[in-house]
Amino acid sequence: MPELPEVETVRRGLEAAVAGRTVSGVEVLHPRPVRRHLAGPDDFAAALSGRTFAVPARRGKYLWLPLTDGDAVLAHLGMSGQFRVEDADHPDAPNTRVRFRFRDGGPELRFVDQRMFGGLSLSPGGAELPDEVAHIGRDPFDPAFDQRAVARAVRRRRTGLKRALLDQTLVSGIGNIYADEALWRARLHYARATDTLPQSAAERVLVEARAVMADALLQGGTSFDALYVNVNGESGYFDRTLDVYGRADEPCPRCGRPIRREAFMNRSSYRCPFCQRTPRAGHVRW
DNA sequence: ACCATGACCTGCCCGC
DNA sequence: TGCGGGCAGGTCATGG
Repeated sequence: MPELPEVETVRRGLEAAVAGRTVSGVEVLHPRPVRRHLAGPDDFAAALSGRTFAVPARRGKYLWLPLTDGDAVLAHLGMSGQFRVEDADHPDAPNTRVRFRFRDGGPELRFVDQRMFGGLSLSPGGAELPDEVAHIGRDPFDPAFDQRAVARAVRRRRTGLKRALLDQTLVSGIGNIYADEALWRARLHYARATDTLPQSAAERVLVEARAVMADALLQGGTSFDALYVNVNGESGYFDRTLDVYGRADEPCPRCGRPIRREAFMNRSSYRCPFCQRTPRAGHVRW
């Protein structure tokens, strides 16, 4: 379950379920999710036996399970990845790809992924911050997140505002849903040119992105269906609280005019045509 | 260097 | 009922 609040919900579930537990065996049921482990599925499985998980960590949408010896299992959920914690006699969910068993004989950890854009790999020395994560920016929940500096970096770009919000190297954790929600809260159009955007507006949309993701986290994240669930298989409830995403033709909660769905960047964008008017020429970048 | 686009996958839903 | 197209919240490699 893709964006920051959903990934953080999973991280918390993993903290409760696997921290301090020692792996007894790993079973790779489909090679694709471990494709980034270049030594191959068998090596991945063998390398993890006997190792102990520490407290799971996250930056943006990347998640990693540090091992007590300083390495880490890096995970990305992609579009449809899930972690599930289930007793061994509990049947596998469809699309179960990797299974971790533990020495204590307690519940298994299963990686489930329908579309397999996500994956797992072993990151040597990655307990603190895996190399594979170093290229992305800090997310808005990071204590070292520098809102003013990120806003300046956004304004140095020559692109549309939503493209910048989705660029994980500038600020991580924001995806299609929360970008639209943040833009609506900040009353900005997705194609607003970043290079003519005032600093105050750039900071405002970052503040709103953080705020909407914090609200979502309180409700266990957003999910529209069974594809996005926490480690117990339960869905979050934030979809009921979304203001614009997925609400084409419904009234804007602020002004009552119908929300519009538009294609942008080969995906859907939702906006209020009144609260988030198309910028005048010279202030738009499609 | 930046920026935009397509590729990578499976499965569901809709209209014909 | 069956089939094709469109759609889905992710990133990454590759062009310009």
